[in-house]
Amino acid sequence: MVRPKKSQELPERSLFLFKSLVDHFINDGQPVGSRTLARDLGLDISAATIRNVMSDLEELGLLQSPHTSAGRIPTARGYRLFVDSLLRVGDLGNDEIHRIAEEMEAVNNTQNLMQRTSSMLSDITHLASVVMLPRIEQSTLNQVEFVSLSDNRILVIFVMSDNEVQNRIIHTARKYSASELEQAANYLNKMFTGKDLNDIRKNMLAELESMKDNVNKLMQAAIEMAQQAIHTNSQDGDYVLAGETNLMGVSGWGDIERLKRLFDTFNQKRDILHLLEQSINAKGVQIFIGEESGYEVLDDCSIVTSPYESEGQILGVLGVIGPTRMDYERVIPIVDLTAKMLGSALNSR
Amino acid sequence: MVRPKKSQELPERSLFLFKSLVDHFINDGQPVGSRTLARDLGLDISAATIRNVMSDLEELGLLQSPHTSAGRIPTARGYRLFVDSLLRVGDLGNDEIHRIAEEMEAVNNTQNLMQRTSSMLSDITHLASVVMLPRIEQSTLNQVEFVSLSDNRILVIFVMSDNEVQNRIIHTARKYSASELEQAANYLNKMFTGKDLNDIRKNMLAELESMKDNVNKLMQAAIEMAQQAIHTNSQDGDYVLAGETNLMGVSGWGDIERLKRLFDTFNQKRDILHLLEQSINAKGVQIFIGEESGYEVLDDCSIVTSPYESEGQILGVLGVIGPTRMDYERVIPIVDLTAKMLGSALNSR
DNA sequence: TTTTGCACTCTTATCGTTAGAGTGCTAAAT
DNA sequence: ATTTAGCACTCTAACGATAAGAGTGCAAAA
Repeated sequence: MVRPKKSQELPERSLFLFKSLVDHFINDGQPVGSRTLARDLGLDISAATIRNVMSDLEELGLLQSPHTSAGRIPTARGYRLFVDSLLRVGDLGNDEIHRIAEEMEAVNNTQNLMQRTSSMLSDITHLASVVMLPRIEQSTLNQVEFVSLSDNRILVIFVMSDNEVQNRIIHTARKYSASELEQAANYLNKMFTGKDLNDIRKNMLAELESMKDNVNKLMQAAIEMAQQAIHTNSQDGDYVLAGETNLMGVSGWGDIERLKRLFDTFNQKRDILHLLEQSINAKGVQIFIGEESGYEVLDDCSIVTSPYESEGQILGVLGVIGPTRMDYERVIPIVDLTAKMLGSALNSR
Repeated sequence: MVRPKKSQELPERSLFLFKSLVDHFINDGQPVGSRTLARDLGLDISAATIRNVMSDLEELGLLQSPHTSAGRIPTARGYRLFVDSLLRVGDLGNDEIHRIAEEMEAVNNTQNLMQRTSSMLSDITHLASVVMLPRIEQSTLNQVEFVSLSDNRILVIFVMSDNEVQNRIIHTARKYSASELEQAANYLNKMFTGKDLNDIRKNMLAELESMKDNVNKLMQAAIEMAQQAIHTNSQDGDYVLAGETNLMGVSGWGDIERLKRLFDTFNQKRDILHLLEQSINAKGVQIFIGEESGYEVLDDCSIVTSPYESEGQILGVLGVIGPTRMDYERVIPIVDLTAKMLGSALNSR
């Protein structure tokens, strides 16, 4: 047996066997032993030889066996090697491409589009899927409008560059006339159109400061209004989830208590969100395998993510969550493509 | 043994024993046998006597035993009797009342309020909870506004009587001037303010018909716009769900496949919605026990619902879903109260 | 270096066996 | 006429033993 001292250089054959084993395990979820592998491979290689190789691989931390007389299964490190160097991600079939494209057409508002994307993603991968809502900070303000309602209430409307509409009713101390409101709106439009919400938030404070004493009360009120409206509308850091139930009844996952904890994690959103945010600056598809995520509940899970962008701006991240033993070869290109198509769907609206 | 021929008149003692048994079973989920009951009751009654009574109750279809040598558990009919005639629903503790009230305060928009209500309901009952969104048909139109955007796009805004704001961007064939839009808005306001969306929908068609040839093109466009806006905005027939995970790990519910089907039912919403709609005209709390719901997935579940109303108008339904073996005595008043408080929270906004 | 042969380990399924819980029935007691 | 005690009977859950099957690791042969 060749046992390289330190370097990761593994003999060709070992790698091949390793890949075969992982493939096999991904297919039927059973630990795979030397005999099975020898038989299924149809090569002129005996079970004993495979045993030797496996033994080496185990020593390297790529394989492990649940117990003495079971076959072996990949460790997280094993999957990592598999994903990084052994996988040849194919192209998608035309069917799937079309399906994705079709599903995204004819959806009017953003929230809906995200929902649909997520459902579709979980449907075709048979995994759970998450789609982060686009960070609205990234979209810019197109137009502000004030609509006067009864009883000193004013409806503040922000139309954003991506056609999202944010609105909020605020109560004011006194009644404002239509022309006053128009003036205020004009002012704000001149001031802030084309800026993103972060800028606006910052600038507004400064603006408020500078006009403290000398200028028009109305403008001040207008800015306060707008700020109030922005403040309570930041839907940032949220995601839609779909297909959780696909994770139920995953074999080897019998423990209900564990599953409950996983679902609770989904609902609390915090941890998942944190994980998604980590991949927001990745070039493309990113993968967290098992313990790599750093969250104990996700120890048996892998997460495959990809950021999506529109007009060069990264808007968010989407991905799927499933058992470490998932069909990476199929899932990776699907996530990749979906992200791209979501980006362009956002473009053309 | 007194065995009444046809009437449901059961001897006092049998009823008492029955109630005790149900109480006992609700507490620890184990089938309860004659010996246990005799012991725990501390009455001067022998196990054998209890056996006789139980035997009668079983014949009446109120009890059943999972197998020969287990104790007995209530049937759906048994629970029904229990709930209808045996239960003394107490008042809530002040703690819980306060908790509910507190949670509902300081929530600005309706969607949020529903979400919070649902979470809270599931938290304090430890069950899954659903809150139907208020039927917007019930709320009336307060004001219509058109805001002109760039590129022949117009933002249509409906402000409803409950301060909900509906909006939608529509594309028009030609550009309309600000004054044209104002005219159109005025017209619609005069026409439809104070009507609910159903009325509006109906009247609009008639209106459209009658002005076919003679009148102003703009009005026609305006109505079309408004109609389009209404049409795609009917969020009717939706609900928020919370605490599903509370149903995981309910004892005696081991089967994951079943659980998956239940969760899928939640996500599809259709069946649950149908069920909720059935109780929308009930006076108060309504209960579906086991098979009574008519849905096979819900065979082991009970649903406790109550409609909520504001200003005399029934707006929707909320409720909890849990195992048939739930603590009705506690859950019923909670659901009842929550519905009432949601109603008044909607009032004061 | 690879293969064969073999002893060994561990899991899983199956089968009896047993203890415990609970019932139903009959006969005695109230 | 009810209620109770006694008892035989049934069924489940738990335990242990056994056997089959899968897989390993090692030593010696190829």
